[in-house]
Amino acid sequence: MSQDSNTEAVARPVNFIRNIINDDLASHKHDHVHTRFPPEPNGYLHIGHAKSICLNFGLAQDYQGECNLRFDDTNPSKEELEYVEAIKQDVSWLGFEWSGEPKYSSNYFDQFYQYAVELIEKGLAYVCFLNAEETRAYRGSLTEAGKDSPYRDTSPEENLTLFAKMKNGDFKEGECVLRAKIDMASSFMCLRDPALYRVRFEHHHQTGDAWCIYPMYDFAHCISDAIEGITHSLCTLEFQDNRRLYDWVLDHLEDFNRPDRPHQYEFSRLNLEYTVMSKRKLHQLVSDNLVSGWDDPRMPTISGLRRRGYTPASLRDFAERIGISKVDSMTGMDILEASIRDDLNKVAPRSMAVLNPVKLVIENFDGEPLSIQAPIHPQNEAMGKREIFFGRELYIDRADFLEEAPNGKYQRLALNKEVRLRNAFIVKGVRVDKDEAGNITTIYGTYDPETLGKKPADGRKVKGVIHFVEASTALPAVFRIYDRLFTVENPVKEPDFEAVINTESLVVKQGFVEAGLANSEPERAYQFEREGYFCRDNQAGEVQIYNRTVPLRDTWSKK
RNA sequence: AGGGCUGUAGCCAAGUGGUAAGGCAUCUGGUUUUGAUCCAGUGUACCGCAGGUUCGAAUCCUGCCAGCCCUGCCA
Repeated sequence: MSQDSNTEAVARPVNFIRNIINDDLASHKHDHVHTRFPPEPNGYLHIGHAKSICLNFGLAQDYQGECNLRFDDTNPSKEELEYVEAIKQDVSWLGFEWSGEPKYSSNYFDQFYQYAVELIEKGLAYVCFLNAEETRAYRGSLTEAGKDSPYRDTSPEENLTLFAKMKNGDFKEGECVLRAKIDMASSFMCLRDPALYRVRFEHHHQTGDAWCIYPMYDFAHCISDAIEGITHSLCTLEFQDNRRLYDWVLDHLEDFNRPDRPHQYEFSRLNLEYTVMSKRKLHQLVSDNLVSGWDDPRMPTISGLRRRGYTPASLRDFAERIGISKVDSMTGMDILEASIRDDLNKVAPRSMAVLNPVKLVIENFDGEPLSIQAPIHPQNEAMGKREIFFGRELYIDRADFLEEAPNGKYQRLALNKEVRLRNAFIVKGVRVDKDEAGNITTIYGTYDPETLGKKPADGRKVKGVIHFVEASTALPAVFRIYDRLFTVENPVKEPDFEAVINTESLVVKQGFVEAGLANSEPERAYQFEREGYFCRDNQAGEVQIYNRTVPLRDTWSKK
C-alpha cells in the first residue's frame, strides 16, 4: 500500500485514535474533525489534563478541524468561577486556541430539560422517589441483577407533571430523581436505570438560581457533544462502561440518532512516578499545607510546572513523547525531564551562579575587576555576548574544591592543581584558611594571566572547568532546589499518601548570581552552567529567588 | 466472582498474517573552556503463558494467568 515515493509523510505520532479518525474520514462517516476539552471547573489543571489538551487540540490542528473548550459544570456544589478562569489561562498558556467562545454545559440546561421531557414522553424516563439508600439496594450487585423501582411504571403523563414539579422546586433535595428506564439486570451497572437529574437548591456560577434540578454527567455530556457537533469525544479509560449510556441517550433522542453523531473513545490517563494526579489528592496537599498552593513548583499542576520553569513547548513535546494508548502505564519522570532539557538547552541563555559559595582569593591579581565578554550560548553565537567579571575575590562552589585531589579523574580545583575558570583564566589552588572546626573559610590561589580565551602556551593540559562569580559585582540570590514530592514511585498505593511525602523536596540555598542578572524576569529560563536550568520565581523581594527547574544531565556522579 | 478493558526491552510506544519502528534511560567511543550539549555506536524483546489454524502468527482461534475499571442523587 505505501509507496516508496511516499516519503514526505510527516512524522506525526501514530495512535489508535488517529487510526479511527482516518477511517472515519475515509468512510465519510465524518468529513471533518471536531473535538473538545471538557474539564469540570472544580480544581486546577494538572499535567494529565495537559496530555488531554494536547491530544484534543493537537488533533484539531492536524486535521484542520476545531476544538472546543467546554466547562462541564453540571454539579454546582463542587464548582467555582476561580477555577474556570485558571483553566482558561492554563489552556492558553499551553499554546492552544479554542473554537469560538468557551462553552459551558450549563449553556444547554434548557435543551437538556426538553430532551429529558422527550425521554419521559417515550416512556424511557421516570421520576423515582426511592431515597439514595433504597436506590442502592435496588440496584443489585456486580453478580446479582437489581430489581425494578416501584415508580418505574408511572405513566408518561404523570411523570411529565412530576418532572415539572421537580423543576419548579416542589420537591426537596434527595426526595426524588429523574431516572432513565433501561435495564435493572444489565451487566453494566451504569445501565441499571441511572439518574438523569437530581434536585439541588444550589447557586450556580453561570446560571445563578435559575435551576434547582441539575443534569447528571452521563446525560449532559453526550448531549453537549452532540449539540456542539463534536465528532470524536475523547476521555479516559474509566468511562468505558459509561459509553453504553452515552450511546443509549443519543440513540433515543430524535435529534441525535444519526450516523454522524459523536462517538466516545477512551485512552489511558497519565500516571507520573513520584507524584499524585487526582484533583482530590491535589486539593488535600494544598489544604493540608504540604505545599504552598496549587502553583507550588513541586505540584504536577500546569501552574506549578509553569512556576517551576517548564515551558509550554516542553509540555507539548512531553505529550507527544508519551503517546496515546489504552495501557495502564506509569510514566517515568525521566521523559518529562528530557523534554524540558531539550527545549531549554536550545533557548536558555547561559549564566553562572554559585549555590554553595566559598571565597577564592586570587593572590596575584590586583586592582579593579576585569570585564570579560562571555557567550550567552556557546552553541549559538547569534544570541550574542554578556559581560562578566573577574577579580581578586571570587566565589566558587564548595563542591568544586578539595584540598587534595582524590584520584586522577578528579576535574575540580585542589591545592597545587590547576583548573579552568569558566569563561576566564586558569587558576591554581595554593592554600586555605580554616575555622576552629576545620571548615575551609577561604581558598587562596593564583591565576595564569595568559590563559584568557586560550590554552596555556607551554602546552600543559588543564582538564577541569569550574564556574565562579566575581565577589564585588555578584548579586546575592536564593536558590530553591526542588526534588520529587514523594519518596515512592506510586504514592497512591500507600495507605496514607501524605506519609510518604519527601521532606526534602525543597532545599533552599543562598549564594550569588552574575551581575548581569540584575533585571531577570519571572519565568525566564537560564542555564546556570554546570548546575542546571533555573527560572526567576514570581515572588518579589529584596533578594532574587531562583527555582531550579531541572538539573543538568549527570553521567558522572552515579559512577 | 457478572461485565468492560489492557498485557510488545528498565520506562513510554509503533505494529492490524510475511518474519519486531521510534523516544527516554543505559553503556561505549569521539568533540568540547558546562563531567552539559553535540556526533557515532550499543539491546539474546521466550511480543503475558499454553495450545491450535497457516507455507508463514505479536497479529487469527481456544484456554489460562496478571493488572486496571464498574454497585455516587460525582465527573
